[in-house]
Amino acid sequence: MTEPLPLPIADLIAMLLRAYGPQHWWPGETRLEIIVGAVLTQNTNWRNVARAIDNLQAAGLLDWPALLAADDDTLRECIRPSGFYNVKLARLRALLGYLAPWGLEHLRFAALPLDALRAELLDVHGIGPETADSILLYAFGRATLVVDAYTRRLLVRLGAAEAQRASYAALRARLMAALPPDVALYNEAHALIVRHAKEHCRAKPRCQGCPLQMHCAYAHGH
DNA sequence: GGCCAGGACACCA
DNA sequence: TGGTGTCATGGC
Repeated sequence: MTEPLPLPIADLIAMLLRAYGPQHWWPGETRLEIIVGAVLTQNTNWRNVARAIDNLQAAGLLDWPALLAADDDTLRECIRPSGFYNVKLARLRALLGYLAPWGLEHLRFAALPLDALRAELLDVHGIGPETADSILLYAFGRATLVVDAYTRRLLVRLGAAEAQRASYAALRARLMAALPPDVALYNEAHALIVRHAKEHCRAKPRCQGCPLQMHCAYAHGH
């Protein structure tokens, strides 16, 4: 992914920060909720994920021992609104199984080198790069960047058409090379991209009031 | 009523 | 490596 952008990525993030302000974005109230949400949101509208999270909360399952002890039928019914509930149940089980020997608060998750911990997560069935990076950044506070559909869409809008097909690894490497490895910055950067893309880079974009309009290839195309 | 939404994996060439 | 089918719900 070397296609030039109309402005450096660091400047892009700075522009979004000026336009929207700090997001203090955290896709969940607790570490466990963030981890569960990261799996449930795979290719799924967050609104549906929120319904599933609410169900888990109401069932008392956003609790580490309770979640580990929950039976399949109960879990399946709770996460049903998030779709793909059979595969997500299996993926959630696999992830919990990986975390269970240590527990969520173990120092290991802060001490292990990022690449080593990331590799472990990627070895868990159903945990791909985006889910792994979401968990690392938002649940464990590790300095890794999340690349998602919003990120790709924004880069395409800015003229980097190949971002649509570029590999996850290539996009992540490019973004991380452009931004210093700071957890708070990476957290804000992805939050701002999501905020911006949701408001302006949908399938039918809303270009009115878009803070990046002057740099947007799509805006100039219509 | 069709399209879309914050992926990952199996399978194939 | 890269393309395709599969998994499923709910809002617009």
